[in-house]
Amino acid sequence: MELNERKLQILQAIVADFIYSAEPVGSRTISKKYDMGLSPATIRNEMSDLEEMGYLTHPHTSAGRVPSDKAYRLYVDQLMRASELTDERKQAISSKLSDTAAELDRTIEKAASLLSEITNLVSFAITPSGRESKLKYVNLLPVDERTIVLMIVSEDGQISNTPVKLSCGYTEDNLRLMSRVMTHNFMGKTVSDVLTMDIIETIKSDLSALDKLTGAVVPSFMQTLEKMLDVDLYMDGYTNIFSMPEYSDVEKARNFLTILQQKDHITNVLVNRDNGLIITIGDENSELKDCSLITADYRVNGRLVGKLGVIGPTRMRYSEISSVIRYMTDNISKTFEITGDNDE
Amino acid sequence: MELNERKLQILQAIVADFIYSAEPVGSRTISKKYDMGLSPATIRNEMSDLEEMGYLTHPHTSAGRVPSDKAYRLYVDQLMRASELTDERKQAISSKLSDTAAELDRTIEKAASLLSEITNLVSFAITPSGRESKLKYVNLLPVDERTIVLMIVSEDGQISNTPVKLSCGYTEDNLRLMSRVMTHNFMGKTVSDVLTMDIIETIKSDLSALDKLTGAVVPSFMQTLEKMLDVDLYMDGYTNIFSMPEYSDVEKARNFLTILQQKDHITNVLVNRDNGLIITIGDENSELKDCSLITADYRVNGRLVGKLGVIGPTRMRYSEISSVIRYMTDNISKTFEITGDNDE
DNA sequence: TGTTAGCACTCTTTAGTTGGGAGTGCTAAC
DNA sequence: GTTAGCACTCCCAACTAAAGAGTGCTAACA
Repeated sequence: MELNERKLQILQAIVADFIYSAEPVGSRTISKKYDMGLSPATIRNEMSDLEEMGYLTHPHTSAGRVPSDKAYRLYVDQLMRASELTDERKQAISSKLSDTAAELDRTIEKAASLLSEITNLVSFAITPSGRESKLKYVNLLPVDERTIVLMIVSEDGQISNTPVKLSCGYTEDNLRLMSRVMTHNFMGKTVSDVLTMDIIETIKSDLSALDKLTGAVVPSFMQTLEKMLDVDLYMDGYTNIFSMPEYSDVEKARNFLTILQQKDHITNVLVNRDNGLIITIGDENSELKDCSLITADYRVNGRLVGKLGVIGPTRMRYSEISSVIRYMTDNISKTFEITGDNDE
Repeated sequence: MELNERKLQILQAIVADFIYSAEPVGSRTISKKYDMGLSPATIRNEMSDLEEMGYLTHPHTSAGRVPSDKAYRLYVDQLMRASELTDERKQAISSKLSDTAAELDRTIEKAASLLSEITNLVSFAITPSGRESKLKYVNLLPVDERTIVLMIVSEDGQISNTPVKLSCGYTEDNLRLMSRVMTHNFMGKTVSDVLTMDIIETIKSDLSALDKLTGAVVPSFMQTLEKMLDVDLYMDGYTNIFSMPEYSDVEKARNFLTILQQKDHITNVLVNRDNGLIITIGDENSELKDCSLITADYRVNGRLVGKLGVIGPTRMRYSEISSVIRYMTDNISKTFEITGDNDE
């Protein structure tokens, strides 16, 4: 059977109506609301065809039609019109996101919060992983008799600091020497590369005199690098699910929230997701089969990539929400654009 | 009317039964389950008295009795027996909380998670505020041409670092001078004291040559100090509310979760709460009138105080939960006891 | 041949009804 | 002071009935 123009029109109308109303759509509704000069009976025939083709389903005999995942996919790929944000909305987003220009974490947290507020869905965002950051230098600094600070600076401008408790004393000369040796050995390498090296072996010959110091510093060094690999997850808008008819059943709400609580899982899903504006619908998600996800990536320092997105029932305002997310990630990327004074 | 021994016994039985069953308790139930040699009719008379005295209420004529806030207060203060943790439980708690000995944040997060798992309630924890920490010294460190790091070390061992982007250049001598001046002026003062000072005025005369650098560093200095005042809030076990009959109604669940989402509010409540093991019941909470809170404080470095606790319906297992919380906070305090090498 | 009106049929939803059960409060007897 | 007995209240779950929405099919129409 062929998916002709008229079928497409009807399908579009059904999807649009269902996204809006969350109620199964009947033939009469389409005939009246979307003036295409066809009687309910004709539309019924077409609907029957569309159902046979897998685009619609039927909760029960005498209910209207509901779009399938396949229909949403078609809708997203071909039927929906890109939605343009109003100027007020753009302004509101820009002003909120550039408020705290300096701090990435705060900005991302705010972006997630704003996104859930605008979309009435559950939003989330992850910060970039430092996996591909190249080390610029390592510095050890004295704090007090038994404490030093390990500072790692990467080429893309990330600075990370860790206090290290020592069981032995040290001299400032020792620290300087060790800083130089570590910088020399690891400069220009990525965090994940360094972590796969045998760090102690690498610097041992240069630091044979400083066994104890090395023993204390290297574990902290590795821990700090590992932390640089981590991404932070922010989520917001949990309670929005209570306004969605899909989750009016307590059991369903519970299940959904239980999944969202598994932060490691969610983080994983996001990290492994492609870059760009990605929409996955229902079954296309390995888990979360009743949900759709829309995500987009943002860039920091020209390269490090984090993600921002929403999760909700397959019935969501794909067009509008995509626009909002894209606008927000563009905004963030611009805010954290490389500031020009960085060499490499 | 007098609250004699028998009335107390009956009240205790009712509270205990209701905490367990969440169903209004009838006279027959008490008479049968709690063998005190009294007929249902007698118990009914006593119940009627207890209701008159404000310890019980009646959802409707032909339902059993439900304890009032006043009854819970009496129960907590006089009637409940301290509950002793089993050795396995103690062991489980100890091992989980000392796993990550070094990192306070991680430990607190884990404590919150464990607490909600054990109690089946919503748990929360806050990290200590640095409000009363005394500054030990301030250090400015070079990173690259336009970036330095501001390091603040406090007497109780907190180290905080902030990168500062400069619009002007600097020399290492400048940094050293400024570090010395700031250390000299602020050493021994608490974070909140320093924040009330006119910082620029204080150091101006000593640094008249370094106007530009001062202008860049001082705002960061203040921001960092302000961040040291902040406390982090961890919450866990949201989804537990779905197993509580009190929140089987979606609307109630939504309200509760909405309140819990207001992290600033919750943080405030916790910060302003007395130290020690504190139980507040229903109306005793300014907001959250249908809930009870149990919290206890833990100590870090002998002084800095954070809090750990649960929130749930007034019907909760006060005795057992108090014991768990107390055991956990004791454990944390012990883990983060001052390690001895700290002078002051 | 595509479109449409008509109609029987299905299924859900809501309101109304009913009977049983749990528990109280009162009275009167022990 | 305690208790048995009993009428009464109120909730709750199950059932019933009616209304409404929507389909699928048939037959007629352009």
